[in-house]
Amino acid sequence: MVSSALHERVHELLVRDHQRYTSARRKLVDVLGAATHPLTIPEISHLDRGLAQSSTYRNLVVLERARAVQKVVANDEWYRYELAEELTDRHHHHLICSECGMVQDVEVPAALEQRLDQQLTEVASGAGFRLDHHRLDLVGRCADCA
Amino acid sequence: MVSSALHERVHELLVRDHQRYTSARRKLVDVLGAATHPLTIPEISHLDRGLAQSSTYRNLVVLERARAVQKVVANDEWYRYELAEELTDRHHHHLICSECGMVQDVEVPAALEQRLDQQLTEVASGAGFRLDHHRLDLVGRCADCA
DNA sequence: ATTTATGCAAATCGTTTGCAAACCT
DNA sequence: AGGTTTGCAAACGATTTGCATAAAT
Repeated sequence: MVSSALHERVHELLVRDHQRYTSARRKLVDVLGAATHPLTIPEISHLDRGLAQSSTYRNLVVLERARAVQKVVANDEWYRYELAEELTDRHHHHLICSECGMVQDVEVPAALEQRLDQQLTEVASGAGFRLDHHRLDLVGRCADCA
Repeated sequence: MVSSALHERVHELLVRDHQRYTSARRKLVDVLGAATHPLTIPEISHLDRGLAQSSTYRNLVVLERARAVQKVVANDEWYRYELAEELTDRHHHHLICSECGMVQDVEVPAALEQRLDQQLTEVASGAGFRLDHHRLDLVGRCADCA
């Protein structure tokens, strides 16, 4: 399900950050790598009952600091987590249902991305910012809620 | 500081929602209307000491349901609130400093907005979504933190 | 062997809620 | 009067943390 190349890559990132790649962290990466949308902690716990919540919280912090995982904010009461784009090589954004809170990965045309990157960098530097990345969420009603 | 036309407009929205425009809600609109970036509850309390936190939380829910206020998620531990764009007529996005959490309103070129609206609507419907609006955040380092 | 991670239970803290008094209309 | 809002204090719940044990190197 999750390639060993991915585990290699995460391992590298953790080592670079003087962190260990323990079995709990590996399982966390397995769960996140199999998902098609960012997961909440309850979802993670449900998908792998062996993961203690407190350790999951702690490990997500570690993985985030090592840039293996990204925290995502949608609309509901939980944060969500996904593998970093550098690991998946799939630049994407999120479609969020404002009714049921459902979150789905989505990609937008490459030409649009390119133009966004370029123009937003300009806008940011005009305000004295060094742009790191952009977050683009599409908010609406999913097929079930419309 | 805050035009009475704005209060008129908010009043309308509340009446339409069978809600009263009380003095606490009016003061809340005053504070939000004077801000140049979305405010956290602590910021609001600090800007108007007369506002009890619990009532502020409750009133923000009321104002949000009436579409007078929008909840904004940045990076830090508090939600942020701003007047709805329909009231300010100033479509904008947010520049977020990933270091200090500072949030600043920013506008992007109209041509880009237009292209975004059009293409994102297409992308969304391709996924069975009815797009309501998009959220675009620029994440980077502010002048002080860079 | 020594350092780091784990899991449980307890603490934290932003947010929500119950309730009696104040407010509106 | 009749219903709504307010402010205080208590409750809630997602996240964090202390600590003794287990795992990793």
